[in-house]
Amino acid sequence: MTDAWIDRFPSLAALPAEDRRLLAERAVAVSLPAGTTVFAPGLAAESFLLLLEGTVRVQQVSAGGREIVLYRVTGGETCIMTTACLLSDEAYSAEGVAETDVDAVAIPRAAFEEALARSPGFRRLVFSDYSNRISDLMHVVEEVAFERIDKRLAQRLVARAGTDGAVNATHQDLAAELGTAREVVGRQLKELERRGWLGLARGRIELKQPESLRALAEAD
Amino acid sequence: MTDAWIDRFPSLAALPAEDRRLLAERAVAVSLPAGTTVFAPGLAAESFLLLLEGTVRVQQVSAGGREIVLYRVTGGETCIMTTACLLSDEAYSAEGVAETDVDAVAIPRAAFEEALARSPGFRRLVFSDYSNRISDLMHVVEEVAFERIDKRLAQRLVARAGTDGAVNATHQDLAAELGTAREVVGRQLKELERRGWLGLARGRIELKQPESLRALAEAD
DNA sequence: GGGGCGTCTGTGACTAAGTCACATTGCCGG
DNA sequence: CCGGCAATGTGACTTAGTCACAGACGCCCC
Repeated sequence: MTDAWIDRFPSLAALPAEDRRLLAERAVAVSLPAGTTVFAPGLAAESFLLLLEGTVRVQQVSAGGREIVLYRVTGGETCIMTTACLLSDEAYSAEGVAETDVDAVAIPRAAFEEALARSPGFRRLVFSDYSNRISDLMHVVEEVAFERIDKRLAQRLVARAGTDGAVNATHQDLAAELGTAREVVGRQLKELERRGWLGLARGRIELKQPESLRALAEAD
Repeated sequence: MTDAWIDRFPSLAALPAEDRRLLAERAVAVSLPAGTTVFAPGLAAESFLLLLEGTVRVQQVSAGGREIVLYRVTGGETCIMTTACLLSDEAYSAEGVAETDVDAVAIPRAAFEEALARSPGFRRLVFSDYSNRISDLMHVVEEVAFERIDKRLAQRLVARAGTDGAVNATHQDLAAELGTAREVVGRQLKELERRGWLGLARGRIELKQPESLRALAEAD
C-alpha cells in the first residue's frame, strides 16, 4: 500500500524514506465495520495494529456478565493489547470492539520487530502508547476504587454529550462503561432528573444543567 | 561496574559482548533501604531501573487517604513506572516504595535509549515487563470492580502467609492492599475468626484452616 | 512494677452501592 | 392494532464503606 497513512502519526512522519518504505511495503490495510470484535480473551494476535480512523473500545467482562470499559483507542494510536500479545505471547483477558467503522493498518510481526529495531520514531510511538494505556488503566483503578458512582456517572455524561447536549445511550451502556449494575445507573439518573439536571427518555439522556453536572463530575 | 548482574536477566544473559559492555559501563549500582520512596507522584524519572534484589510496591493513594496496591516489582524485573516516565515525560500518579532493602541498577536515559536501539534482547525485556504490568493492572481492575471483598481478602491472606502459616500485617496494611477501609477488613477478619478459620492477634493473623481460605479465595 | 502513650482494634449507626426478582412501558414490525 | 422485545422502574434485601468514637495492647521509661 502507499505510505500516505504514515503522516497521520506524528512520531512517524519524520521517518527516513527507507523506514517509510519498510512500513508501507509490509503494511496491510484493514477495514472493520462497527461492532466487530477486534480481539477477544484467548486469541493470540498475529500482527500489530495502527488505527487510522474510528475507535476501538477495550473492555473487561466479569464472570457474572458485568462489563467495564478500560480505555478507547482512536485514530493515530496503536492497539497496545495486540502489541502486548505480539511481544509476550500472552493471551489477554480483555476484549476489543470496534465502536465505529474502523480503518487500520496491520503490520506483520516480523516487520514490526524490524521497525522497532531500526526506527527510534517507531519505538517512541509504541512506547508512548504503552505509557498512555498504563496511565489510563491506573486512572480506571483509581476511579473504581475511590470515587463515588454519581460523580463518575456525571463525568461520563458530560464526556459523552453530543453537540445537542444529549447522550444517546441506554442505562446498560452507561453501567458497562462504569463497571456497575444497570439498576444503579437507573436510580442515579432518576435522582439527577429529580433535581432537574437531566431529561430522560428511552435510550437518550438530555443534559439540562450541564454546569451542575460538570460541578458534580469535578467535585473533590 | 561489572556486568555480572546482567546474568540475572534471562533476556539479557545472551547479549553479545559489546552490548553487555555498553550496559555494564553506563550502569550505576543503587541500594535502597526498606521503606525508601522510590518514586512519587510528580517526580520525573531520570534513569531506567532494573531490580536485582528486593521488592518495590507500587500503589495509588486517593484524596481521602485510602490506598491500593497496584503491583509489585521484584528481582529480575524492570520498574515500568520509571520507564514510562522516561519515555513519555509524563508524571505518574502512583508511588513506589521499597518493601525490603533493594539492590538495583540504574541506567541513564541515553544509555537506555541506545540499548533499546541496539539490543533485541533488551527490547524484549522492557516490552515483556510492560506487558506484565498491563496484565497486573487489568487484574486489579477486575478484582476491584467485580470481586467480593471476603474473597479478595482470603486471596491475600493465603498469598502472604509465611511458612509458619501466619501473616504479619495490621488490618490497615491489608486494607491498603485491597483498596478498602480498615473497619471493613476488621469485620471480615472477625467473621473468618468466628468460623474458626483464623486466629487474630495484634499485627498477626494465623491461618487455622488454610484449605477453607483457599476455597474461598478461589470461589467463583 | 506502674503509668503514660501511641498504635491497633472493636463497635454502632448510618449511607452508598450492588443484587434479585419481578412489574411496567415504549416502540417497532407485521 | 397487537405481539414481543428491549429498556426501564421498583421494593426488599445484602454487602461495602463512612464516621465517630471507645477500648485494648505493647512498650518504653521511670
